[in-house]
Amino acid sequence: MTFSYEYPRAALAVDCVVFGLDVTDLKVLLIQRKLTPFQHAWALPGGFVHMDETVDDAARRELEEEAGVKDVYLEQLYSFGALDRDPRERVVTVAYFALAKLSDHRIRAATDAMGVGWFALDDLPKLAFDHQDIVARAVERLRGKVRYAPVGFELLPPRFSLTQLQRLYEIILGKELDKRNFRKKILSMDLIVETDEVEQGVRHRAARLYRFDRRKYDRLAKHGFSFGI
Amino acid sequence: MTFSYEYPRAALAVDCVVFGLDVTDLKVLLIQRKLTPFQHAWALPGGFVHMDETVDDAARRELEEEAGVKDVYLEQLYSFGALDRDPRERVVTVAYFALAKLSDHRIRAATDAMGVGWFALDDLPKLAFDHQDIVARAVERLRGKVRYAPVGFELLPPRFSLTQLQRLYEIILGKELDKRNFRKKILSMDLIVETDEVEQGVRHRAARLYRFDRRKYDRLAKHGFSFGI
DNA sequence: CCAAAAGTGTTGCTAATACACCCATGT
DNA sequence: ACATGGGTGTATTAGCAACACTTTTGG
Repeated sequence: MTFSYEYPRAALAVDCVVFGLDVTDLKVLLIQRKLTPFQHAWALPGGFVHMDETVDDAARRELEEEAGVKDVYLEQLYSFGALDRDPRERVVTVAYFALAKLSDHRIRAATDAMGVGWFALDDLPKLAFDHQDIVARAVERLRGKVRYAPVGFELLPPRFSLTQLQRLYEIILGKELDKRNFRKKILSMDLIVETDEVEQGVRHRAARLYRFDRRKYDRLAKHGFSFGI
Repeated sequence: MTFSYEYPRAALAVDCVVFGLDVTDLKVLLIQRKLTPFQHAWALPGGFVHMDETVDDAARRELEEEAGVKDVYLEQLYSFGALDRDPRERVVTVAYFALAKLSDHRIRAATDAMGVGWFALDDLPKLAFDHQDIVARAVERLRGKVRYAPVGFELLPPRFSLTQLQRLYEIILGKELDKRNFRKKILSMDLIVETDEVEQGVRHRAARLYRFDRRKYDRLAKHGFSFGI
């Protein structure tokens, strides 16, 4: 390993794929670019990493600055280092993967701002740079991850019905699940607990609401328990 | 996203965690540093990314230059972007994860070179930088990955006995497996095929050798087959 | 003939699947 | 009373785990 002060350096950026769950769709948060290149094109929220912040911090900062998104589940996804991914010059980006509760008013507010929007996965506009590839990889990761880690709850409000939870899995996995089997399995894991609340404002029997119990999960995870849908 | 020619930039590096399977141990390839910082300390093979190569290419190049390792299974692992991971200045590294066949003479040759060596995972020396963390994450990934993807074969010679394969899983997963159940399961996947060769030079009944059939795997993988140990 | 590892089936249990009806609520 | 989704149990099947002895080979 040689030291390299004197060599030209690639710029380092972060980009975030934020997923949100609408009633019937999985959506991605995009921003509209003001500047060239790809002026006016839709793109992932992101930007350059500063020298005085970690890469993780840069992702969190950009998410808040550009999209008003805060306090979401965030994990590193993959780094993209092709030569020509930015037409200006060499930019390597560390992509992140985030799960947001659309019910969160802070995020709702941000979506009202011009140049920010939620797009259904199967109805994305053309994206700037290689952001299409980044989204594709994020979707892959999400689909894989929900099967063995309890991250789905990050997309739901704190209190949710079993039907909502089931629909979440159906949307992400892209296939229907059996209601009775789903409930049996989910409840047998002993990770979500009944609350004394029910759905409001529906014109049919109101569903009981549940919440995810992270403590129980952490306890089980320590003993080698594995979550699986 | 703002453009940033004028700002100072972090240096961008790659580091590789190369795993190899000894008879009884999972080993990691390390090199001994010639230069400060961490002079003479053991470290992962790696180095700075050049402007005219992709990050993936940089990993491959460093692996060959520093350790003589070529034609191995290589995938991106994770990027490490803490502020002080390099005492000289800001360096962000993209870590890679590689699986090598120790039976490969090209790699054996490299291990003879001074300053390069294979170390058992539970007997690693103190490592330079945050390389300890990188190795830890690579081990985690390996343990996860062998369970659902047929990457274990990358650690074995092209022809191997079922006992070798079983031992591989036992070593990586850190637990004993039942011989009959293991063989039943592995064979029922129809991914490895019998050859007409047997083990040589053992002083007991010689085991039949098998080989992994990548074609069969690719065909099955397309139809949503999932490998699972 | 002995030591060492190769090779081979069955059984019980647990988990996954498939499947259909009654219930509670709001309009 | 009707429309809408909420909520519940059972039977079948498939996969996983536990378990011990015989065979082959070299020394």
